[in-house]
Amino acid sequence: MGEEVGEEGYYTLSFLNSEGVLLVITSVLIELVRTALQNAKTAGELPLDDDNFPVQIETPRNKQFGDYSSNIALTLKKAMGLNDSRDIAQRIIRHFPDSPHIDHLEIAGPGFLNFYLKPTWLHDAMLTIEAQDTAYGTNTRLEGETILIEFVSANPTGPISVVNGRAAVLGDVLASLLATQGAEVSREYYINDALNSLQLEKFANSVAIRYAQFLGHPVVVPPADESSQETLEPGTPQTDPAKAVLHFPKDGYRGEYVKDIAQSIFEEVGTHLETAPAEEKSDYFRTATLKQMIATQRNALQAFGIEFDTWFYESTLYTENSVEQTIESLKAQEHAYEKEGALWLKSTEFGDEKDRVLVRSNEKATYVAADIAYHANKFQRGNTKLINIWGADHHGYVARLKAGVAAAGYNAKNLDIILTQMVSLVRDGEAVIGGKRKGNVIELKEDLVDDIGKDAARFYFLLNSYETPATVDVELAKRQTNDNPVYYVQYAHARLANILRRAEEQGFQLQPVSVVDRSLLIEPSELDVLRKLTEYPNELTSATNEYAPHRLTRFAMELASLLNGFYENCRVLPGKDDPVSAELTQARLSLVNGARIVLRNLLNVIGVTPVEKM
RNA sequence: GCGCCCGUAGCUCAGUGGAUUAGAGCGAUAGGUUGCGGUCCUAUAGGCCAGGAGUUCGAAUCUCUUCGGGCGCACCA
Repeated sequence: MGEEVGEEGYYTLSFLNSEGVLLVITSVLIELVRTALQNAKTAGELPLDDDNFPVQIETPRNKQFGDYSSNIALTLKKAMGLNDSRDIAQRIIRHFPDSPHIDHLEIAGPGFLNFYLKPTWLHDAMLTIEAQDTAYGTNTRLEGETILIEFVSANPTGPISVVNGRAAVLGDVLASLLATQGAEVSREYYINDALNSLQLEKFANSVAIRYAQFLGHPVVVPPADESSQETLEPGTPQTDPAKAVLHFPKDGYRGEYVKDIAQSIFEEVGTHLETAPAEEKSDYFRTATLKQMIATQRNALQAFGIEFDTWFYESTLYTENSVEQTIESLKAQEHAYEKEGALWLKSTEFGDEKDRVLVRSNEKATYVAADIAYHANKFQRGNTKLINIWGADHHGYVARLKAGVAAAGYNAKNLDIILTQMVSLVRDGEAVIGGKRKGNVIELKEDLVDDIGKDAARFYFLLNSYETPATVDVELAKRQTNDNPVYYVQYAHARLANILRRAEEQGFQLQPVSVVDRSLLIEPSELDVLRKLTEYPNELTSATNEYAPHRLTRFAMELASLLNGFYENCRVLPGKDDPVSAELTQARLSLVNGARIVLRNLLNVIGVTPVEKM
C-alpha cells in the first residue's frame, strides 16, 4: 500500500534537488525498489506475478538501520510463498538501479532492506525550507474542504474550568492543523441558552439572591453537603434590619463568580431592580447573567489564546423556527412517529440502539431535536465537514446525534465526533469533586493561565493524547512550571534567533542557501537536525490525520534536543579559541535559519509564542 | 446486566496501518561544560508493555478471555 499511503500524504518527504525539481524521497525509493523488482523478474530471479506489488518505505526507529528501510522482501516472501527473505533481498539488491541519492544498501535482520542516503539530499532540503519559509510544512490536500470545528461549548452557568482546557487547546490546534492542510476552517462555540432550560433559570435566580444581598438582605445558605452547616450570611455591606431574610436554594449555584456577577449588576443598576415588577426582574437577570457569563468565558478563552469565529446561540434555533422545521421535515420523511403522547425519531433505522423522543408529551422539544437542527444548520452554512469535541461522558449520545443527522438527510460520515477522555482534578494530591453548583470550580484562567501563562498552559495540555484519561493537579502544574518542556523548546528557538543576531553583529550576512557550500555540513549532529527538519511536513500531516496535536509537542522537544546537541558540537560563529572558517559559518547559519523557520512554524501551529529572547 | 475507553520504567506519559535492540520528560546515580545565553550536554540504573490463550516467520500493536480503573445506558442538558 506504499503508494496509496504516499498519496494520502503519510510519507511525503519532499525537497528540491540542485536543479530545483521537487522530489519526494519516499516515492523515489519506491520507484527504485519497483524497478529492481522488474529487473529481477526479467532476469528470471523473482517469480513476480503482480507488477504493482505494494512497496512500503518506512523510517526505522533506530538510525543504524539506515535513513529508510523497506520490508519488501518479507512481504514478498509471504505473498509468493518463498522461503528465504534474506535471499530475496539479496536478489533485489543485485538488480538495484543506480541512483545519485543512495549511498549504499544493506540487508538486516530477517531481510529488511536498509537504505543509506547521501547527505546531499538533506542539504538540498534546506532550499525547500528557505523557499517556502512560513509555508514550509503546509500542503493543499484538503483544499476545497470547509470544516467547522465546535468545541468547549460549556454551559453558560459558570466559568471555563481547567477541565475544559484540554478540549479547548485540542480544538484550537486541530483547527490550525487542518488549515495547514489547505482546509478552510472555522471555530465555533455553542451556547446552550435555550429557554426551556431550567438550569439557566436556577442560575439567574442564584444571581438574583446574591444581588438582593447587596441591597442589605441577609441570606441563609443551606449546607452544601453532609459535612457542612447551614450558614447565615449578612447583607452587604451590612444587613438592613428592614429587609427580609432570603433563602438560597439548596440546588443553587454557590460559586464566588455568582457574587461577582451580582455585584456588577448591582454596580450597573443600583437598587433599581428591587422595586421592578417580577417579570421585568427575572428577564433582566436572565439576560444580564447570560451576557456576563459568556463575556467571562470568552475572556478566559482569549487569555488562553483561543478566538472563536462564531458564538452560536441555541435559542436562535427556536426563534428562527429551525427546530420546528427540522421536526416537521422528519415527520414528512416518515422518520418520526407518535407514541404515548410523544413524538419519536426512528433512530434505530439509522444505527441507534433505540428510538428517541423528539417532542415530549408536554410538547416541548428535546435537546436532541435542537441538536439535529443545529447540525443541519451547520451543513446548510456550506460546511463539508463537521468536527465536534466532546467529553467521553457524552459517548452514549454519539449514535443518537449521528442517527438524527442521517435522518435529516445528511451524511453522518461528515460529522466527526472526537471524545476526549476525562480530566480529573486534584489539588495537592486530594481529589477535587468539582461542580458549578457546589461552587468549587477550578478556573482555567484564574487558577492556571494567570499564573503560568498561556504558553506553558497550552503546552502542558498538549503533552498527551486526548485518548488517555488525565489527572491535572493545578498546584503541581504551577510548582512544576520550570520543568515544563515549553521552556526547553522556546529556549531553543531563542538561541537560534540569538545566533542569527550575533552573526549580523559580527558582519555575517545570511546568504541564500543556493550559494552557500552545503556540502560542509557533515557532522552527525548537523545531519540529525536536517533530517528532523525534513520530517516536519509529514509530522503535520500525521498529526492532522490522527487528530493528534500532541505529536507536535513531542516533535518540538525532539527537535530542541537535537539543536542542543548541534549547539554543543558545532560552533557556528568563530570564537576566541574556536576558529571556524567563514564558509562553514555561512553553511551553519543556513542550517540555523532553517531550524528557526521550522520551529517557529510549529510553535505558531500550536499557539505557543516563538520568543526571540528569554 | 449491556456498551465504550484505559492499564507500557519510581512518577507523568509516547509508541497500537504487526517488523530489525520498546522510547521521552521528570526523578535517581556518575561525569562534563563558565557558554555563539547553563532553562545545557554525556553516560548509567530502571520494563515477563496488567495476567492468560490464540493468529503470524514476527505481536505493546490484531482476536478471544480474566482482572483492575473510568465513563455511559432519560420524554436531563
